Amino acid sequence: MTESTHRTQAQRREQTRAALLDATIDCLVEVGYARTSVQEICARAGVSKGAVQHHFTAKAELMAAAVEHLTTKLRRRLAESLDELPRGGSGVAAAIDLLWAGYSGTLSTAVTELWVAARTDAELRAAIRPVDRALGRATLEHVTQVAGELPPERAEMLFWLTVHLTRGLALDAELGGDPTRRRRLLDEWKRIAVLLYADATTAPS
Amino acid sequence: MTESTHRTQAQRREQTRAALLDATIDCLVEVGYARTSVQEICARAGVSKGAVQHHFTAKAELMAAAVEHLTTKLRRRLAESLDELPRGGSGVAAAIDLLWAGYSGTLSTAVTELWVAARTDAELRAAIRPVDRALGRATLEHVTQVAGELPPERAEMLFWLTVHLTRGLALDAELGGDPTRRRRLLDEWKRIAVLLYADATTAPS
DNA sequence: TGGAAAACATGACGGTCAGCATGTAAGTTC
DNA sequence: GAACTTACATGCTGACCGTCATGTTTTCCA
Repeated sequence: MTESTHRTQAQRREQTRAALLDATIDCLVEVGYARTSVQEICARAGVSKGAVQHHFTAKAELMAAAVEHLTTKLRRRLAESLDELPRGGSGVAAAIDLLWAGYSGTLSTAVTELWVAARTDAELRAAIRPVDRALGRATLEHVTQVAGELPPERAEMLFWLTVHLTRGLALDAELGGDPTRRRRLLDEWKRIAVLLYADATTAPS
Repeated sequence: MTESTHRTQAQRREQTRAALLDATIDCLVEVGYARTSVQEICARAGVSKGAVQHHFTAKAELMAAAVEHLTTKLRRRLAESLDELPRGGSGVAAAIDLLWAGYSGTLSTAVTELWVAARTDAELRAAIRPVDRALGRATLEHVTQVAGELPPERAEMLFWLTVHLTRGLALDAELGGDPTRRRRLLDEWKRIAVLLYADATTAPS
């Protein structure tokens, strides 16, 4: 018999908290925000409603915590990948692929659910905005390091254009748009970006 | 006293139907899909729950009808604006502005709500997909007419890139992102598009 | 002009939700 | 090891939801 049943309070707290947040994200991805109920989350996390009551005073607070949990994961994943990228033109294309991978996965799906919900929920919006801005800024920082020679201003433009394009494409993917077309569009955008990159580095205005 | 109280059956039917659909869209925009209830819609439309029951057998059917109502409006608006556009490079920039206007307004907000909801609602998704595809194709048709000299394939690329970028920007707007930055990004994209347009028309591969 | 039919209103029903009160078990502190 | 605190479970409650059965008004038509 191991004494594996013994956990310190902090461990217990952290474990069920993480279980709840992960379950929340799963719910958002699988059934959507509108049908994500506390009961459903509890069932998936394997805890009772009393537990979530103990950790989060209201449902909105749980959602807010889920957002942070989510963006933390996304940030870490993007940061790791971006840091081992080659510099220069080929790096630009690779960076775009990475941004697409980051913004088209399940994590981003959950974020989109929360975003849209936050539009009409002031409390949720207040919770989301800062972490989202932090995610954007942190990612931008890594990206500008990759595109070293490019003027920061132009690198930022390229970055944000890519992010917004990617999010639009992710939305299309969620609705079941044509994957081949998305692939072609992304390739085309990479071509354009590399072209612009070359222009900006060889003939700076 | 006018006899304005007299309405033919068809008129009555059409009026309350339109009132319900408009109220549905208002609800989607103002309170979001998750909190859009039949009661709320009825209250805004000034009818009873029995009325919606009479016109639509289930809530999903009402939503589906709202989608069609919505895209019909969007299509008409975009088609009208696009037809009176100048041809050539300046037309490209103007077309991008129009697409942005179309996809950033309240109509598009409602569509986004439904889209995201449809991701986890097969019935709703089945209702949305065809009308959305029709909207895309119809708009594309108008756009390709504007960019006459451009090879259709490249015009299509530019169109879809613009649409997806615009939708990403619209999402950012919904979350309260910086409007100035969006403006700058859109201007930058217009510059790029005009540049690409010029390249493609002067030196076709 | 009166009856049929369509359009709409009213009220009720089963179900689910979030939040809370209250109870119990596990860990901590002395 | 006993008092105490934290972590979690259970059961309830009032509110709201979508749907339906049934009643009322308006239009139509012969």
